[in-house]
Amino acid sequence: MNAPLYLDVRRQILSSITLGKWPTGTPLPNESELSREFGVSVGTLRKAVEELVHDKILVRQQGRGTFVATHNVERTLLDFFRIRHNDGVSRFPEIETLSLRKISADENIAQRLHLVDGAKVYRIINLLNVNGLPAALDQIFLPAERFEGLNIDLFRSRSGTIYHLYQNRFGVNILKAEEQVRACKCGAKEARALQIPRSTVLLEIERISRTYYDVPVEWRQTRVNTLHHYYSSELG
Amino acid sequence: MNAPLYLDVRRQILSSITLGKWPTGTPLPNESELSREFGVSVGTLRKAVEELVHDKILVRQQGRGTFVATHNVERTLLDFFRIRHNDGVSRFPEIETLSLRKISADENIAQRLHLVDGAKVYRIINLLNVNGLPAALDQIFLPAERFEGLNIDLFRSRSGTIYHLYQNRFGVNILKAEEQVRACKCGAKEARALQIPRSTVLLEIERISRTYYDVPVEWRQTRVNTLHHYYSSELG
DNA sequence: AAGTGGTCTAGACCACCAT
DNA sequence: TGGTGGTCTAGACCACTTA
Repeated sequence: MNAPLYLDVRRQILSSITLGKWPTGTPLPNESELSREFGVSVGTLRKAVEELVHDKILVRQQGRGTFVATHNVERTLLDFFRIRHNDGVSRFPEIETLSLRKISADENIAQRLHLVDGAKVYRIINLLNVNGLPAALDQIFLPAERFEGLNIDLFRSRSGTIYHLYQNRFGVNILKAEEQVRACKCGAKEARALQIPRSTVLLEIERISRTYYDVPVEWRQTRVNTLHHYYSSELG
Repeated sequence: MNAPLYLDVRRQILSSITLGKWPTGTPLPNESELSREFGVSVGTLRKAVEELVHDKILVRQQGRGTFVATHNVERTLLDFFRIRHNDGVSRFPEIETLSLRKISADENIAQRLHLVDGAKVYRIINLLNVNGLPAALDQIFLPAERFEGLNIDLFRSRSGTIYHLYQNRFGVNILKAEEQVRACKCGAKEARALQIPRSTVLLEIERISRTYYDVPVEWRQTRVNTLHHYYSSELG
């Protein structure tokens, strides 16, 4: 017995989730039932669930049950939105979608999204306003095969966050992402959209977002005016 | 019984550590002994220790024991160094200390370090080379009261990382930090030190580092040339 | 009141490390 | 070989939510 039992249980639960046995937001069977199902003690089942909770794949609520995690405003603001106003307060941006088109991926995008060269991708351009001021310009690339049928109206009329839309309409659950941050100069497009002079210095953020098993499903490039905002990061 | 027992045990262990009962790097008594000491079961003791391990305050090693965590190159590189070469590889920077002086804190620094206005602070300026190329210029501010006796030779002749020096010579254990990242223009000093034209666009990183109980003990400002490097961040 | 997750216990056994 | 942390079990009881 080399591999711990709870890791095997964890793997089985994760597999059931990705296979759609329990859609996002639905409760799992209770702990004693699950432990019976897997033939392990409740303690071992709990250890497996604890790991999945830590990975934000499950959410436990005392007295209610254990649920497959869903994206919502709080989660996005807390985990996936790193731009803060200089006053330190984190506010949700107002997202204005400027365009949405289906195009062929260039080499760069195809590589990042693990697609074949020339595969179709959706390209969405958004303007982000924070406190009513244009703060960032945002380009999102999504593999067309996973997001078939996406259109600008769907994007604009979504009820929750962008990641909530991915989850609800396309079954794509974003679990984590990596970002690369660099300084860059302001192009003509950014100057116009963000209403700033060309001489302004911007922050460029490139993000790769991943779903289960670390599969990349979104690539973003965001350019931020850091005069009134900053990019926040926690270490340790 | 409102507060869980294991949180109380955790608090007591943390308190013992901060009071110096077990210096950094030394092993704690074994689990059954500790559980007897606190009058709880081994399971409860383990839950308390698990939390402290998660917070990187303790380190467990199967078969050896449980130790108060120490700073080393791996930890610094993994948790406290976010600058990567464009090839994605994380390399440890070569740190060249340009100056170290004791000065009076201005309002800004005093506020960030929770000091009274005009308190003495050490100001250290470093040039960071990655792959033999100047990549960043770094200003560190430390409260003099905690780092009494610091001098440039001590700083230059340290055997490990900067945080290792804090820990070993001054008993200051850095546990976490927050960073604010902005884009900025290149000043004359940066241009000279980093051997770049004034027109280069830089990344400015401000860091507040904290020890036990979230007390701030270091403030840094780093300016990075992001032509060959980027700032990396993980979300989720 | 019934059902859920959360805490705590006591003990058996395993895997790893030092000597 | 003896000591350490790691896994796993079975069960009692607590705290919270819902109806």
